[in-house]
Amino acid sequence: MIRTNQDLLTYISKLAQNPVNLIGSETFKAKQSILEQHRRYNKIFIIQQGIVKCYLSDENGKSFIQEFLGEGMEFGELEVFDQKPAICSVSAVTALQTYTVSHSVFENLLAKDLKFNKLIMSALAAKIRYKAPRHSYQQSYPIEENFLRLKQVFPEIITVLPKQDIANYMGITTRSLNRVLRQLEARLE
Amino acid sequence: MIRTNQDLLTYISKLAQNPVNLIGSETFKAKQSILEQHRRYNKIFIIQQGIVKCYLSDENGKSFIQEFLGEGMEFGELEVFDQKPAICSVSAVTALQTYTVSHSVFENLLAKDLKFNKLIMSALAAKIRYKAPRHSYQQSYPIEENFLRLKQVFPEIITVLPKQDIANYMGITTRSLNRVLRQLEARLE
DNA sequence: TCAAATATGGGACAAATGTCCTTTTTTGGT
DNA sequence: ACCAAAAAAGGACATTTGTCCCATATTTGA
Repeated sequence: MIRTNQDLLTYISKLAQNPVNLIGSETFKAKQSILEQHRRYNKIFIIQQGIVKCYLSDENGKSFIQEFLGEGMEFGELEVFDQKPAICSVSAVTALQTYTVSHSVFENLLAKDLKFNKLIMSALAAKIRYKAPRHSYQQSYPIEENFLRLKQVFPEIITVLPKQDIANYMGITTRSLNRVLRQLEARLE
Repeated sequence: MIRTNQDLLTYISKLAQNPVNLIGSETFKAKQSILEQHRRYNKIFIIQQGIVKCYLSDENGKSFIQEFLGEGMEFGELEVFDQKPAICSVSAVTALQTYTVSHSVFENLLAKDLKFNKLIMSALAAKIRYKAPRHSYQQSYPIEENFLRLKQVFPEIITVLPKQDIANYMGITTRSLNRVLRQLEARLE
């Protein structure tokens, strides 16, 4: 559930060691906002350490968490390929350290560095691959099953993430989440 | 809702004219199955004409349509980047004509042809960009609103697609879809 | 350190959606 | 043209999930 990409992290770390490559870095505190939906930015981020959440909000204030990203995951990259504004807001869940790459440097790397190109291509493919079954499951199964599946891949989820985030990730209300948690507990007695 | 990619279509058509590029082509009848979930394939497809649906099925026979692809859209490409089997089944909705590119030729093009590389990269980015708000909306709004939104971008939907497909795309049952259609009609009198 | 803001927990009820079925209509193949 | 098979329509009921509250913890910042 919290996704990582060790290959990309290793590679970008190596690149960053050589100042000629113009790889920057930034840090953020927990809860700090990094990207806002509908705004334009001119750099992409690759997570060195920490976790962010990517989410969409609508006019009514509802928000839906797309994914949680961990080490080696990149964000802000979609905006390089089409000239459109950001689709997601991104904010730090924990304290965060990132590499940053300006759009122009990023494009240059894609064109000149075939290994880097492949890593990014694979990263995009992995994002697509990941989203497909997730949303499909979530609509097809009851909340309880979805929660159990989640807990299986991420057992500490309840202690690490606020209920509101879990609910937004699952596309439900906190009320419904609580109800299910309660039922599960009751059944264990 | 039925997505297209004119730039990619134009470019692949040009490449296909030169036999040296080893671009193949295949045709399928309506309803014919093209890819099956969990199987491995060694070529990718780019739609020349027609429409396909990409869908996931689960053990219980439920299926969830990810997207409908039209002219210029590619499928089967994810499997090139990670060595995994297909995530989606794909079948023809209408009569279909496609270009086909073997994995090895595809990889070679990506490495040697920067323009092609960019087109594919953008196509992947567009797939991600598209999926994000779709699933978010679908979980956050009532069926009626979702259906109206759908009809707005694709007015002929009811006449072109079977109800079952529409329902699978929306992640609901046909019963629920019918109910909503009925209510909408009633309100128009 | 204390007040204000934020997160959690849950009752009561309403609304949306699914399940199970049966009937009718449409479609495609011989 | 006819029949079997598939698709569409919808009744009756059950279940799930949301909405609206309010009460109680917990965290956080001046």
